[in-house]
Amino acid sequence: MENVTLRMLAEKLQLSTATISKALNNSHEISKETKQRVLALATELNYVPNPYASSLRKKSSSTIAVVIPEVADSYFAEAINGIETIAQEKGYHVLIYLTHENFGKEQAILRDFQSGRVDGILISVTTETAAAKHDLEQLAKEIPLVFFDRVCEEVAAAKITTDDVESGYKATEHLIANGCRNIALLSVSKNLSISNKRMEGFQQALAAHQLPFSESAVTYCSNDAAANHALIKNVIQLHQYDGIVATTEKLSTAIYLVCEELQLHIPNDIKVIGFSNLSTARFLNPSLTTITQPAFDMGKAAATLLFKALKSSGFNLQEENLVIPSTLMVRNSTVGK
Amino acid sequence: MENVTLRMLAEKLQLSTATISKALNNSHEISKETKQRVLALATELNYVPNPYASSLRKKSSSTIAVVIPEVADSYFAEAINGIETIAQEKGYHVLIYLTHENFGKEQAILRDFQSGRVDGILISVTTETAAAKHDLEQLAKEIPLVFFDRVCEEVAAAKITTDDVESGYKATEHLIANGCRNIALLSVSKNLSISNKRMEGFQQALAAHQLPFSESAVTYCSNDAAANHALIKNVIQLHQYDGIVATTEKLSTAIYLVCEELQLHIPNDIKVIGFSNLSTARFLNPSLTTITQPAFDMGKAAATLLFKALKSSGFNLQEENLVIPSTLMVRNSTVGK
DNA sequence: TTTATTTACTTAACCGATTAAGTAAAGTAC
DNA sequence: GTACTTTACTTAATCGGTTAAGTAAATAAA
Repeated sequence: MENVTLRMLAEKLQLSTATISKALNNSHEISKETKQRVLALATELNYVPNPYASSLRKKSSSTIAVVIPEVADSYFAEAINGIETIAQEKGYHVLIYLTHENFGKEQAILRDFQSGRVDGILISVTTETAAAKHDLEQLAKEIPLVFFDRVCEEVAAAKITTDDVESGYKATEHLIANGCRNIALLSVSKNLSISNKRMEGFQQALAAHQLPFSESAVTYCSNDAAANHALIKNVIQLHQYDGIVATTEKLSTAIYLVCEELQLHIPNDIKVIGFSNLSTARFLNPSLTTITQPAFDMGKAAATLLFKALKSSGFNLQEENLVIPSTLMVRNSTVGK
Repeated sequence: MENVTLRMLAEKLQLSTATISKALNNSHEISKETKQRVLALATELNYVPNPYASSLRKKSSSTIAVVIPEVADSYFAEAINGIETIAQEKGYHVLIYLTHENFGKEQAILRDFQSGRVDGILISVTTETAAAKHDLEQLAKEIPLVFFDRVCEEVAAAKITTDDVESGYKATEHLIANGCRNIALLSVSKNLSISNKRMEGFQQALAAHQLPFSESAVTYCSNDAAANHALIKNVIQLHQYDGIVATTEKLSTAIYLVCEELQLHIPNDIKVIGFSNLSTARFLNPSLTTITQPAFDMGKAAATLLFKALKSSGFNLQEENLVIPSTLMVRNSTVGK
């Protein structure tokens, strides 16, 4: 069976394709009766318009792109949920692209967007993206773009973040309040504003409580689990930390593993707090105190903002900057002695 | 700045658009010198072809669709990773659609695929999809389609699954081997082959060990966490189960919660094994014995199979049926007394 | 009654690529 | 030297919608 096209409907009804198109788009130029006849035949023949024909002509695709480092992290899984929920509501399609923390891949993906493949972009950048500031700046001028979570500070575009400085502060202060005096921070990248902000909060909290800050307290981890494991093990063995702030989900559990190996008891020997969206945090052994980001809501907010820009052309996306606070969930990995 | 098109390149080089198109597609009809000139100008002007124009003409989009219930489950998160990795390798784009376990949404999404929006489909069906057998059958005839994980048994299409019967058997037998005699099964849907198979394995294992099977041992949970919680609590209170098999990830942690509330000790009072891909299973309290599905590999396999079909038209996808075994990971939630 | 406006269409151009078919010039065969 | 290929292009049709511009008939306004 051939694909049903406008032309076929037009021929069967002895009308022009223009009439059919307008009828299906509920144009006021078409009479009620004709609309009904067209609609009836369309449903009967199960007509589904070719999206590429209309995208080509209309120069818009009802498609948005979500560019993220990976979905392994539960943060991004939830964010996708939020994004897709809104997109489906608005009748948009969602293309997903994983950069695998690879800057080159990200570049290639973004370059493709010059083609008009998508009407808008939601992006959480790579750890190495600093270098692409200019490209992103340019892209944001051409296509509505919203950063979420991992933003590029320097680029003028909409941003949805959580209160990273405050969260870093809260996490650190919480450890201090629970008796820690020698606290380490596990970070991921010097190029990531999100990392730097969390570290900023970390430093501020130390300062506020007259605790010294030394560069050696900060460990930069990578995307390589094995390497991170070795790194963390080394750091913990070398210094006598009594508290650790893990700025990503995966690093939190990496710490658990290392402590198990080193026979360090959490929280007695060392207290652990992690930035994490794990729904299982409360079931861990010991249950993990977390800074939980509003992943789903951030995804929803990012998508909502993007669609606002897509629907109303006058909307200035650049100015938007929404901060949704994270929550400190106190559990057993930081309390007790 | 206007978008760069073939026509613009053609005018600048005093050539026809046909020549430009062929040059960029490395056609043998075009001389080396011309190709170089074209390529040089294309890169200079940062030409990116309009995908919709070429999709329209070629009747193929280099795009595949992934249709899944949700990404919240870590199984699907990993599967997406696997799929996207392969897709990117092959130069394909990935559209993602969440059905939110809603059959109507799934129907609408699948209907849209009649339009030629995607060249191929990877799908893990809703719990209610049984009704759509016919539609799926039809769709599979028109567009290469691969089921993964949650397949529709009756539909003739490629399927990537894990060994669900065996896994159900293994899980149950493991509980029996550890002393359980009164075992419950938490399932999700009577319509889902994956559920039924796991239950089949459950029954087989009971029978093999001369344990009685009663319908009341099986509880069908829904997608509603609160309802599930009440249901599970009720079931556990009512019967004196000494072991539970949770056929999904979320149900596993739901059990932990219920046991906490009922002050039941895992594994002493009740042993728990769950179908789960949680990377944190080993850190739970107690660490969770799991049947771990090869999510990433299943995603990769599904995508690989799909692309095989897309590249070589002679390939008969219907016949393909790949089973990748799951692994039993014994941990503390099932051992000890 | 004549003119203006509205209604309900049609015609044809267009979006930007791909490709079948055609062609002029150069190269090769005999 | 004529016929046949090959090379390197061009022309024009095409994919399937959308939309600006045009038109004939019906209706409203004067």
